[in-house]
Amino acid sequence: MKVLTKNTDYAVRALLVLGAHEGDYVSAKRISDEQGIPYQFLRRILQELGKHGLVSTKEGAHGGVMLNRDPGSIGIREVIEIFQGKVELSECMFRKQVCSNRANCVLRHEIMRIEQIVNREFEQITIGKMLRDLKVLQSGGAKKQEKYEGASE
Amino acid sequence: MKVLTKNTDYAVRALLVLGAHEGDYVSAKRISDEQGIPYQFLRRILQELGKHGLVSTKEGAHGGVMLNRDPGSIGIREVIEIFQGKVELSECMFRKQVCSNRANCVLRHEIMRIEQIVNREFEQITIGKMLRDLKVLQSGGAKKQEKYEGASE
DNA sequence: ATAACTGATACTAAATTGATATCAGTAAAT
DNA sequence: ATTTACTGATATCAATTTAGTATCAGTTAT
Repeated sequence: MKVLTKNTDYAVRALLVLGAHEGDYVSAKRISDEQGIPYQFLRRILQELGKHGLVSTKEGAHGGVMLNRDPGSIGIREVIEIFQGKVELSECMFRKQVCSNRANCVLRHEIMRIEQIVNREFEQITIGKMLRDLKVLQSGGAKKQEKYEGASE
Repeated sequence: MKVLTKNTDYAVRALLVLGAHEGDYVSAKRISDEQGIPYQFLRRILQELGKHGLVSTKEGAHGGVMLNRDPGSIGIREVIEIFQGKVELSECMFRKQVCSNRANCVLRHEIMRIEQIVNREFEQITIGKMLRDLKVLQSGGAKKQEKYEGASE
C-alpha cells in the first residue's frame, strides 16, 4: 500500500528545488536533471502546479518556473490533493446493511477521525520546513558525516 | 486518493458478520447475501483470512467460516496489511540527491512519524470495538431513529 | 533567425483493482 | 451411494490508474 504516487513525490521534490531558488525562474530541464525526474513527466507536473497557483511560469528563453508562494505555506497535503485528490479512507466503508444510517454511523465517524489526523499531519509538513531540515542536514548538523556510504540503509 | 480497497472493505464487513456469530460456522454464501458482496470475490478474501489464521474453515455441507480470534484482537491495520501490504507513504520519498544519506534523513523521519501515527490509529479500531459500536447503534442509542431516509448524506 | 523555453495534449505500457469462472475435493443428509 | 452444500485453488478478464513518452504550437532572449 503505497500512499504517495510519483506525481506527488516529484512535485514535492520540484517544489524543494524551487524553494531553494526563491525569486528565480528555474527551467524544467534543470529540475529534471538535478532530481532525476523524467522530463516530460515533470513538465506536466509543473504545469499542474502552475494551474493551481503554486508556481508562476515564464515562457521563452531564460524562462522557467518560479515558486509563487511562501514555502512555509505549502503543505504536503495541498500537493497530495492536487495530484491524488482528497485523502479518503473509503467513501463510506460501511454503507450497506451494517451502516444504514450514515449520519449516525459511529464507524464512519471513527474513520473520519483518522482522516483528519492524517490531513493535519500532512498539512504541517511544509516545503519551508523541509528546506530548513535539509539545510541542517547539509551543514552537517549531525556529526561530521565522515562517510556517506555504508551508513545508509 | 482512496486508501482502503474493496478487499479490505469486504474483509472487515465479513469479519463483522463472523464476529456477530462467534463460535458458529457461517457460509460465504450467507455473508455474501447479507452484505451484498460478490460471492467469488468474497470467497478469495475468506480464504486469505484463513491462511492468515484470522478465521478457521470447515469444508462440506454445514461448513463455512468461523472467527478464530478474539474480535478485540483484530485491528483494521492487520486486515489492511493482509490485503494491501504495509502502510508506506512512499519507499523513501526523497531518496535521490535530496536525501543522499538515508540514515540521517530528517524528512524520511518525518514521513515515518506519520506512518506510525496512522498505523497506531488503525490498530486501535478493532472488530470488537466496531461490534460494540454497532450494538449501540442498533439498540437506538441515538434518539429514536424516526426516519432512515433524509437524514443521511 | 535560432535556441531555450512553456502550453497543451495525445498516446502507450504496465500494474492494480474489482470481478467472474472453473474444477476438484470434503462432509452432512437422505 | 448419491446428492447437496460447502471450501481449496487457480485462471482469466475488463476497467482503471500510474508512470512515462511524444508531438506540435507558441513565446522570449540573444
